[in-house]
Amino acid sequence: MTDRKTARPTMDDVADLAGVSQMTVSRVMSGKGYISSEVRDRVNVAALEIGYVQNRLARGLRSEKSSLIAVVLPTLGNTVFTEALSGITDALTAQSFRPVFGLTEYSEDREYELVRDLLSWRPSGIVLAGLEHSDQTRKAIAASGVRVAEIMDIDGEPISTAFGLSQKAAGQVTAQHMLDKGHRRFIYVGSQSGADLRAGKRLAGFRQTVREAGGTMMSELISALPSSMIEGRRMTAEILSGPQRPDAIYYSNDDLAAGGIMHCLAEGVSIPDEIAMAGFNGLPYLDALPIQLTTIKTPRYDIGLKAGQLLASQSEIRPNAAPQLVDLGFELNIGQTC
Amino acid sequence: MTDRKTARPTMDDVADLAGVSQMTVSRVMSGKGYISSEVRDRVNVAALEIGYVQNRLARGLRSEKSSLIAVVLPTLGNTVFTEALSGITDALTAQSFRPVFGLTEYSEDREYELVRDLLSWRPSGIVLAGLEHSDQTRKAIAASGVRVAEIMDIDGEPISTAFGLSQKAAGQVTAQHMLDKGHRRFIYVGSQSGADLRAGKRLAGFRQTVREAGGTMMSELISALPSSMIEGRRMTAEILSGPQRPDAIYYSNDDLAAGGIMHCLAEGVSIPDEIAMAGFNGLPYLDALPIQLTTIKTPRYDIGLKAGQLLASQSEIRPNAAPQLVDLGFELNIGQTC
DNA sequence: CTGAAAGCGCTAACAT
DNA sequence: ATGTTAGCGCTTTCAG
Repeated sequence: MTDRKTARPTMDDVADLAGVSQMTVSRVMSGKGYISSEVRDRVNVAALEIGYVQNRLARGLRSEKSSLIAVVLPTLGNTVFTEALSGITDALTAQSFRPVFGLTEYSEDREYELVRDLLSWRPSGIVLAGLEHSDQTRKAIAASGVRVAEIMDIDGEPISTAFGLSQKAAGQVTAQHMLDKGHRRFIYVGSQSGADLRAGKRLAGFRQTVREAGGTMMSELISALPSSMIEGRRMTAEILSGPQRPDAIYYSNDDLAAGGIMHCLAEGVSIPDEIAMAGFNGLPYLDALPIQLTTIKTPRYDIGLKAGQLLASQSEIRPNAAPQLVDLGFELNIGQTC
Repeated sequence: MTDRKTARPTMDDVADLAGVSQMTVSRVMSGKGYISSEVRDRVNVAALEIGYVQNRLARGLRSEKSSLIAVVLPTLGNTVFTEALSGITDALTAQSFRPVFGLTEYSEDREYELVRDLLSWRPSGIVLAGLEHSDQTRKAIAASGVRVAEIMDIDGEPISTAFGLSQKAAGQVTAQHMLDKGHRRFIYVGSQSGADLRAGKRLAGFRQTVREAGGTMMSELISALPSSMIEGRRMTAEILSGPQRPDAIYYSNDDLAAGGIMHCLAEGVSIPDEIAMAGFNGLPYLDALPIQLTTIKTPRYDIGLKAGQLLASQSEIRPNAAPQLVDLGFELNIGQTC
């Protein structure tokens, strides 16, 4: 039996030791079906004794479903996604599902490749970021029959269930607040060459509200680099040294905005008198800054948690319920920057 | 064949359509063995036409090895681990391996449970954080025969191969630099109730160097909370309002130290005259702060990348090479805080 | 409550 | 260069 080092114990080995059939071991391990407690104990003892570890590949193959959940995110370089992933992981772990994942770097093509590849693990669910996916991706997912949860955004048509917030509304609320504070001339600062579609929706909402109120979008600066504090600082410096200063800067997220605050702190630029600012996300570290950023607080962890809970729930493929948008909302956190 | 919606196409279906045997399809898909390019094309066309997706559960079961790599990390709440995970993911993706992961929240017991559970996926490798693991964990790993890469730390005995840096040396180098700058009275600020063992090793190195030079560790404050900028700010405020100010504060990481900088910026405390500081990690955002933090720059992404590359490498279980510590080094980044 | 038989989809090991 | 056979370890299905 213990041939070489390869021979990992199987249910047959446990069964032999416990003096029962292999099927009984299977029932004990999976907790399904009725087993006398006497037999159950004997099996558990035997399993422990020989160090039995179940083989989920075999289980998944036979039962045509694995307890793996595929998770496809743009990047781990943005706290937003790591927090969402924490929520997903916590929800899954509670049901002994495990996340298998991949990163798209905001590319739809990479997303498709990853989805295809991850589907080969026959996951019982898949988490995608956002609502925009290529037709190929949609087709592959539909053909596989996996359950899907889309996260972060609810402005659009979900494949099945989406958990998030209205990015457009967030942009509108931010703009309205800035307008209420008397600001009229704005510059937008973004990153990632605009590949972040959620940021684009926020900008659209912001722009619309500003224009409707008779304000001006002086310009929209979008860096090619990923968003970061240092890039925000650099772009802010550029704007403030330009010929025409805006009243306020709308940053596509908190990291960029925090960079703006840092620039002003370093150069002695007064906020919000000389320049007002707003960000997006409500990251925890903002509370530690000397100046409180006005931003939109988003329920990232909760979004991940809810998505994970849905996919890990025992319920069968829900009786093809209609696509659903779950709005987890957001909150305007008014700080000192506008 | 297309019975109901359940019937996902198999290699047999592709084989029928392409007019070859199922084994030939297998060879085309896995790229192993010689296949005439004419047949290869026919198979690929057929696969595409019926939307074939390979079943890696079956492949893994049969070949007794899955192209999954288990990754067990303490938390995603610390940039250090998300960057390492990015490196791991990038390395794995390049070889079409996928990470399956779990979070321990710095608990050895949870680590054991996760390792046991992840082993049931028959991963071909496993990544663990640090060198300290319970005996149970070590036994389970040894019994499974899985390849192991430990990351971040190299002060201790690795199970197999560890990629990281000497945490103790990092503490010593930091202490030496601060001593050279004339500081003598220190307070240490840590978090997580000391559950982060790497931080403990840095502190040990720091403390030793300080004492040998005749300096004083006035106290060691360790918060129960996870490390964060806000907690660093709070603790710094507490220290500076105390009866006896130290010359300098040694923070267990950059987030805490950045909080210290924020406090001083907000309260007008002069750095390093009134209080000197040093951190650890060299996180990217530090460059954006108005005051440059003196810290130790660590190769987190690279550590993850190297670990991923080792585990995803095609090489067979290396001829039981002796355990190995791979020192990826660190760099003292001298800023303006000491 | 427990067992026996069958087979999930693939690849290893031989054939040819 | 391609085909045949067997079986990985488990769960489904059907008996009892």
